[in-house]
Amino acid sequence: MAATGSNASEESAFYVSTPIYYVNDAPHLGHAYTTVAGDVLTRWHRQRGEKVWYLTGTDEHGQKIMRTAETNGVSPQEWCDKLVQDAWKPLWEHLEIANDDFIRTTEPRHTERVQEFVQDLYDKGEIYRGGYKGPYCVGCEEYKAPGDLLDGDLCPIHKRPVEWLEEENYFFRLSAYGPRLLEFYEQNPGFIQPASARNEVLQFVRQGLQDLSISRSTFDWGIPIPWDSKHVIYVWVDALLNYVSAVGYGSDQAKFDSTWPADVHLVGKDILRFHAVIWPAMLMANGLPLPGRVFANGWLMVGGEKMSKSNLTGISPRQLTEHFGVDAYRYYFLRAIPFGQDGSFSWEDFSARYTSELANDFGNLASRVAAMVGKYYDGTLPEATDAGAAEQAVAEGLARAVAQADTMIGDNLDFAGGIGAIFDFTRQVNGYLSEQAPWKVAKDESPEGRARLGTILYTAAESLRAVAVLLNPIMPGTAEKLWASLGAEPHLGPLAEQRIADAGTWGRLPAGADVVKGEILFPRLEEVKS
RNA sequence: GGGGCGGUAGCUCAGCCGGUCAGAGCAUCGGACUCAUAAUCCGUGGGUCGUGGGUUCAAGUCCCACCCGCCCUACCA
Repeated sequence: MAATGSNASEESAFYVSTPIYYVNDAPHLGHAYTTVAGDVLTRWHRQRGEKVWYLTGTDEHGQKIMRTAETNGVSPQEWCDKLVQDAWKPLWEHLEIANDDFIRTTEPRHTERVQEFVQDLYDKGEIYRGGYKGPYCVGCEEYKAPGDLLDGDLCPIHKRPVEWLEEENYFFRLSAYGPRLLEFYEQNPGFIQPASARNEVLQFVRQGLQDLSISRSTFDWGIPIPWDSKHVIYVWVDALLNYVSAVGYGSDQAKFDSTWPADVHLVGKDILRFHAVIWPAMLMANGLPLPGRVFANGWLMVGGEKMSKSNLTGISPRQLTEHFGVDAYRYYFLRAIPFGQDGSFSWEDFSARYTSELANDFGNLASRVAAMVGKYYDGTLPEATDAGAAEQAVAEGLARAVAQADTMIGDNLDFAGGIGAIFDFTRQVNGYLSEQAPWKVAKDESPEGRARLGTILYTAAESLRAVAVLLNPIMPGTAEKLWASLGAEPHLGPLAEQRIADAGTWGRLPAGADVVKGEILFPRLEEVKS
């Protein structure tokens, strides 16, 4: 984790959150998928020159964690501490996640704010004491909706009779917010994305909402209800509040004002409802601004089965990065799967894209350009003194790629489309080189020949300069290598300071730059293992 | 039970309001080239557009039924 955020200021930050992950177990591909997406999004906005805040963290309360800890013979806190330190934070560092903060729901800075928030709602009459009575399935450990039961009051999952239980709880008046939520969705059509997710939520809310039980008294691993410590706060109410507690709510008003509301909440589609219904209602109830949008990404499917809590048998992130490298890992899932949809992942597909797109199209392009500048100009970038229509076409292709990538990635969260636009451009440059055949022009030692050769190689190198900037949010390690290979830093400054808005401006890399053929960006993969 | 989504070339998928929509990328095969990571560039896709009906001058593109897969249907993160 690199603390890249600046201090709070008047400027409002582009604030992105991941879900806070439940630390019942080690992080898997699904967690990493969402976190990498958020990292690319926030790096992109930083590269635009915006102030950014990227938050991730862990959700550490709840019955399931309590039991897992018991099973392992440690306290819940010890269990969480160990996982966070040994598994979660190290993975994010490994994946080059540049989050600005990492919040844990067991930290006092969170628990105190949660208690205050809930107390506020209680004082306002948004929370009341009530009883809950309903059919409870012991196997599921949860109440079922009466309509879910099979004939004979059987649990639809366990096919066993349910028990009717009654429990005293505190309830949040969620039912009162249905109309206001619908009005909000109507006025903010982009609030829930993608559209399929929005439709599901709309239909759900239109059915009418029931009040939400926000306390539990059957276990104690949670934040106590301030006015009735026999109850702990329902984990989702606890968890959702991390998005405000982490940015100064109730503790640092200036920071809060310059950060909240969040611009994007990234969520898995399984937890969409909590973020698109309960969370906005909670904020409304306490008079706080609502987030800009909630974007639900899909499931990663491995061999047709979803990667999820119940199926952790899949491939671990580290297995993939060991074979393909961290940058290729960051690239692959965003490139191969339209963000927001479910997507199938396979080792074979990863290998195919690595070889075709990363190694052959892109890595090899960088390699051949650097090699030719070295071979024909001793590594000193020549001037482009004879640019014509072919060069113009390349410059235009770049401008188009920059514009498309910026809109798609930065605004639409269409990572696959934006990355595609960048790589289409690299293909264009490969084609340009084939047409111009600088290795043939090099045999022409006339002044005209030399002018053409220099122009061609400059055009290719300048194209790569822009590609390095565009790929920096996605593959920072690789982009840095390319930046170094082009000798750009002495003239243009650090890669991270290059602006997206300037990336498409032609001619930024000056002649005279020291181009060196660095290490291979994407070495050919070892024999396939499975 | 109710609601929604998907089933298009070997693979992953584009195809909005019906009429060059039968496509792209990868893979395959053929050719060119040699600067480069045996890379690149060009050419090459006769696939019942899930099945069966229907509407229409004309249907992946609309309607109906059916088959297959997936998702949602409130308090498990």
